Amino acid sequence: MDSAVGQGGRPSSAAQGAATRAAILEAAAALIADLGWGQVTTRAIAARAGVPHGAVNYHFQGKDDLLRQAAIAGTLNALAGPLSIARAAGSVQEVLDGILAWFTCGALNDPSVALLLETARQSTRDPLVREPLATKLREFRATLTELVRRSQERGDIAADSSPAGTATMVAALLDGLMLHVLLDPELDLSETADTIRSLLRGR
Amino acid sequence: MDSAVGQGGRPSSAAQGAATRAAILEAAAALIADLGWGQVTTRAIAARAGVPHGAVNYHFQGKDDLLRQAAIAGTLNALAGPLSIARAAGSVQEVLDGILAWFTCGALNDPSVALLLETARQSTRDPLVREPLATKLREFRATLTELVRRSQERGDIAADSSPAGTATMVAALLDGLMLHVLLDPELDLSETADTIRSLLRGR
DNA sequence: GGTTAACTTGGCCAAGTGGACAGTGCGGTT
DNA sequence: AACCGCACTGTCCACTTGGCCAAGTTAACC
Repeated sequence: MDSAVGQGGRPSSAAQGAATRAAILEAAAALIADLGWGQVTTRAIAARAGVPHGAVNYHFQGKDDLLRQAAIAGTLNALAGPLSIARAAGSVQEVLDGILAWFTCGALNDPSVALLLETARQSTRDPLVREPLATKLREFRATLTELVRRSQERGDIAADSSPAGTATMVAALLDGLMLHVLLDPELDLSETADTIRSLLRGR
Repeated sequence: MDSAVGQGGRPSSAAQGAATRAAILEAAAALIADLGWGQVTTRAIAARAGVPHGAVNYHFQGKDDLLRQAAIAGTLNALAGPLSIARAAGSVQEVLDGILAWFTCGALNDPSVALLLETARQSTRDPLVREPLATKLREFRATLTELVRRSQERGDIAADSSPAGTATMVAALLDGLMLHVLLDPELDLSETADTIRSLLRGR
């Protein structure tokens, strides 16, 4: 709104709009995580984004539209991390260790987790929110399934269960642990992690 | 508020208060599950409970107080079901089967699940909500731990993992599956259930 | 220079929202 | 019968909220 304008003579006006839009989206996602979906107000979003409250209704069709876009973008972005971990991993154990480490390294305080939960909750009411989220989760499970298959072939984990079933179990397990740690931050996951590793290994 | 009064001459005034109070609490819990914590209004609660909206402020100290009480009571009540399943069960497998059956039997549409999620989310902001919930969850894990220990002694499940770690894993797994089915109602749990049973059995 | 279109800004409004409160009715007590 | 106190009941109020809009600003285009 000040220094970045008029330098190269490029797209001051048009690009400024995109920047404002992005700032509003980011602020909205942060507020959903902070306050909960229903407590977010357009004025609070504007304040957090550092724009006047009229700007919100200029760039978006309404509060619902804005919250939907912000939640979906933020959640997909948050899920991209674990997904890339799963893609890069060579074994199921690596995924488990990676994500468990992420949990104990302060992911609890990460607003991504809160946003994920809020979006999940909202997705039961709004199909427009649920659809992209469910698609991403299926993608995650598919990646995990392929990983399980490879790990089974290599003998890393027990081969007597279906890869898809095992992948769903692992994904649910990780999310469930996230939920439990959120409710009870003092919960120690080390024993549980050992148990999971041991069980997957097939004793 | 009409026919029930003045019949036997018993508890008209005092008991009527308790009934109204209970109706408000129940309506509040239902609305939290339906609309989400932040979207609930005292007027909507009063309408659902069939009382004038002034009654809400008469019986409770304020909206926060009411929502807290309603959410805690409703959630503890919802958790009592699974807990009694776990108490009555003779083995870990029984708990798994019982709760998985409960999932596929329409627990997804059960407002209890929605209320549980809303309360869990709120508990990250309000310690007064988190405390009783965390206590109940610890109780659930403790019951499960004892069950795991007994199942291990009997040889029903692999005995090479700590009972506490296994119990936490099972609890998280169930909650995680609940979350995934909520997001993707078409998700088939049968393969996953087989996988879990197989893994727990120690192959 | 003038025009246009995208963007910004702050004021405004109707529709709630939570809470307060002055009454009202009625059972129980004396 | 007179009284008391509890459980309401409906109204009122200060305030917030989402959304609209009429100006203002800026940069690109003719």
